[in-house]
Amino acid sequence: MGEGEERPGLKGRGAASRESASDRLVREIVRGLHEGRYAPGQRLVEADLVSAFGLSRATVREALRRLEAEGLVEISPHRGAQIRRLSPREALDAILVLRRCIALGAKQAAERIDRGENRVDLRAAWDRLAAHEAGEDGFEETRARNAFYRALMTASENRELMRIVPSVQANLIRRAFAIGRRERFADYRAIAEAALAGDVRKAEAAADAHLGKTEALVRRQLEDGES
Amino acid sequence: MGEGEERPGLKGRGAASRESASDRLVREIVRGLHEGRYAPGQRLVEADLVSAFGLSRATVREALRRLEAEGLVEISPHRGAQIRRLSPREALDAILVLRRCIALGAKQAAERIDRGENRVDLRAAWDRLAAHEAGEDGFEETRARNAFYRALMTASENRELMRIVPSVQANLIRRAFAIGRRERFADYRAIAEAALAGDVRKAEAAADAHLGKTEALVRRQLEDGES
DNA sequence: TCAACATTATTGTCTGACAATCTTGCCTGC
DNA sequence: GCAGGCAAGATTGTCAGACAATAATGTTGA
Repeated sequence: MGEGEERPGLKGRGAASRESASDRLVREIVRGLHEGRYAPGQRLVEADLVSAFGLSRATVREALRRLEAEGLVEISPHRGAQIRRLSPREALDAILVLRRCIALGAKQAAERIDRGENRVDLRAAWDRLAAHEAGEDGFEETRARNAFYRALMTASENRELMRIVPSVQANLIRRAFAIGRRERFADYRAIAEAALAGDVRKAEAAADAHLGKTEALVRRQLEDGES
Repeated sequence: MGEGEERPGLKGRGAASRESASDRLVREIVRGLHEGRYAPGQRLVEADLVSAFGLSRATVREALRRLEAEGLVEISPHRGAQIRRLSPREALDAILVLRRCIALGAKQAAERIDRGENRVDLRAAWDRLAAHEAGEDGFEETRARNAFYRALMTASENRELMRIVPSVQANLIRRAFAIGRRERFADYRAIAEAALAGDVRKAEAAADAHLGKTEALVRRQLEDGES
């Protein structure tokens, strides 16, 4: 546990108490997805996970249910869990949803940027993402991007968005729908700066425009694939 | 489906043959929410549910996790589950999300109305809802309305929407944000007919307009409540 | 070849248990 | 009387092992 020590006493914010076992398993599988250790369609047999992670079946089942709730795996009765596979069309559908949700989130984030730690946290997430502009494509950039969006949704203080956006995003793991690097980062910057400046209209427009580009890209890929 | 004898069922609820025990519990609690048997903030203690429903703790825990995934209850570590309470502002946030998602869903439903059973199913759901136009407000109308929206999302064939919309809607159970009955049903009819006619633009606009009215209503309530 | 049957793999659920953690009320010392 | 702290109780997190129910697979016979 390299993390901070527990401070006994101070009540109120229990803060980051220790991670539960099922949390750990969820995190581990998500990480495995990022790193390509699990392929779409692959079955996740409870007994295997039990022996692989040294947990009880109850814990494993709970983790699987949570992964299902996040949309990462599908569970069918008596047939178990498998990594969800997204058809190109489903990916497009997910992006259509994301586009609207993130635009709304950017708008609300701009409205509420002055509350609490929103500005600080969003700026930190943006800085971390910006650090990847010079780097190369990769999981790390994807993670930083997802974290940036998550910070944006957190700043929106809209709990439904906080719940939904990550779960829709999660499905797009391992799918690279990237427009050009330069354009991409210009878009992120536009979103971040508009939100940080509290410019409601511009934040919403920037987010919508960026996801719109991605949507168009995926749509083209889809048409190419079908012809 | 020669479902001859029911095994010694407890409540003998003519439950669907393929329903798992945790499904039943989830359904039962959702029903309880509809009927006001559970109040927001109320704690759901595992042991109580175990004895009340005659299920094992494992099953109860699974049901609770699923209710959490649907956003109906909140679970905090070592403190258990409680019925989620929505502040007026959270309700508004939920409606903002719903507005965009349902508008998108209506649009896609219109696009894909000719596929499979979409038209038949949507029409059936609309007919059931329309039957409540003459009746009185109540749980049944709410259920029919939710079912109508669900059918709309199903017709959109956008799996993300199918996942998301019901879970956002679910939170608004027991909150009545109804515009006038006549206007309301006129809106539903406009959405249904546009979607059934495959009029993409009109379907999206009708859904957006309807939720826009609800949004305005809730916004007014919110401002009144705060002043 | 194909359909009916037997076998196996896996999940759904139950029982019982114990440790970890939160909550509550009591006690102490000031 | 009251803040702080300790002890008891309540509740959840996790484990182990078991069995029934169902889906997947393999086998046999017409």
